[in-house]
Amino acid sequence: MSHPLIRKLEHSAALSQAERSALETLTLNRRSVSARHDIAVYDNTDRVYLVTSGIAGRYRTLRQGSRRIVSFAVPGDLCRMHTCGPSTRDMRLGALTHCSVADIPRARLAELIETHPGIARAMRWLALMELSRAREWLVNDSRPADRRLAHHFRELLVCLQVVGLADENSFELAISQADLADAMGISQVHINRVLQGLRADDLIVWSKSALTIPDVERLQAFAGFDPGYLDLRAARAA
Amino acid sequence: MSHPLIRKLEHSAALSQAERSALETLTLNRRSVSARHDIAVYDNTDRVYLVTSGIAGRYRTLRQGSRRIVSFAVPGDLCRMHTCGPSTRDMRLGALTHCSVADIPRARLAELIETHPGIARAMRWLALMELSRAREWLVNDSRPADRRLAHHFRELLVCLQVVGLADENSFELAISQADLADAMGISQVHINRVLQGLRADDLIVWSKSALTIPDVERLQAFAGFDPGYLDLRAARAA
DNA sequence: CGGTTGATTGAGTTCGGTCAAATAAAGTGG
DNA sequence: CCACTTTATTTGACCGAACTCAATCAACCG
Repeated sequence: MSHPLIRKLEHSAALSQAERSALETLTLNRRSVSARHDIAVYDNTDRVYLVTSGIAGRYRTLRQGSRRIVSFAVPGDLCRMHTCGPSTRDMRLGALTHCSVADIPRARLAELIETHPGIARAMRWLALMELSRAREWLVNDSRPADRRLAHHFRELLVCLQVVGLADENSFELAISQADLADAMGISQVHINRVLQGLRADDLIVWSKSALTIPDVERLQAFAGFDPGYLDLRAARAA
Repeated sequence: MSHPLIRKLEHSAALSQAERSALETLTLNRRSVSARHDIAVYDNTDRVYLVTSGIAGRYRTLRQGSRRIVSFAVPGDLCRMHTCGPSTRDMRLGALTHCSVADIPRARLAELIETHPGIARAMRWLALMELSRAREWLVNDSRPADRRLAHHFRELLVCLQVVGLADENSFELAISQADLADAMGISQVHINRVLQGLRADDLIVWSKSALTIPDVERLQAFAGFDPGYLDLRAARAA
């Protein structure tokens, strides 16, 4: 499988050979993080993180102890691009499954952006795409829980297809129901019931860490999902 | 008052004189949009929009007819930076109060980004800051309604202070309760009750289109608001 | 001064939350 | 390979925040 970040960036526009190999050098030093451990906490702002395998989650812990996951990070996703002031407790980044991560010095990335116009353009596109995605999650939050969950699954399908980690209608999803609940902003008890609902309607099959969507069209209609906001060729083709 | 976009961008890093004046030329052709009218709909992707006065909202309409506002656009905010595929019904942009807007050809902006490194850097920062903000809204969505509303008010205070449209503890807020409800993702009836609660606790005073926060510290604590995510000097100073 | 829009209140309902317990599954050490 | 612990999923009963429907009241406006 080719490099997931490059694969993803090339969905916006082609990169030169020099740009591709420059990006590849970023990810030489990999690190392994086991499930339920943080990849990054807030005090270290001089690096960004690239997930190269597994699924991670950007999250914040609320006062009462509950956790809200605001986005998933799948292979090819850069995290903590935004350097918030050092004083702040920023969002955290935690591994939901066992992950492999590359630590990238922020200065090194900045350098690539300065010297390679194609990378600069791709990073601009990436940030705006993530923004689009975050806003879609916001819209999603005002849908009923079953449609919301369906929407999340449908989005994950596209995002994993982009980096070659999903086939037509299924992908590996080794996270717990609790993680899913925190990403949807509902309780663990309730997500279980919602899952049962989707299973009963044959909208999804989820067993042995593999999620299958028997009829993608039907799930998509149910979820009110419009792939357009992702601005990916894979999505447009679909 | 100096140009709001420049004012905002300079919160990340200084711009050269050439860059400032290049940005100024972008906003020569203003347009007036009255409250409750769309500034942009989805089919026109060759321009971006700069709000120069008033408050607008980025929103999407759900199937059942309800509307979800995913962010406010205040003076100095650029909108529709992301060109989604032409096929998609993207987010819409509507004026909540009477607005003045500058239409900026996307190509013109791209040109500035190519030629002025400082503008390129500032735009990168801007996109990441908006992303940070969108994710903060997401976190906010899992708080109880009263805290959520308090958080929105606190955020608006900072964002308006940045462009010189708010003083220490108050600003003009001429939107309707219905708009606020759609931004918070709750019903019109409920926002009314929540507002009454905040008023009863002297956390806010909202009359004659002016919103005042008698005790900013107290509201902030109540909301669980941490200004750090905005990465603005104004916020850091506070 | 009627007419339209926005704010407020009341009553009843529902979706999703909490608490608590019961299974089921997955490790772990002997 | 089996007892034992831990973690994840599932179920039941009850509760509460927020929604809907519907009506009233207040403002604004030509």
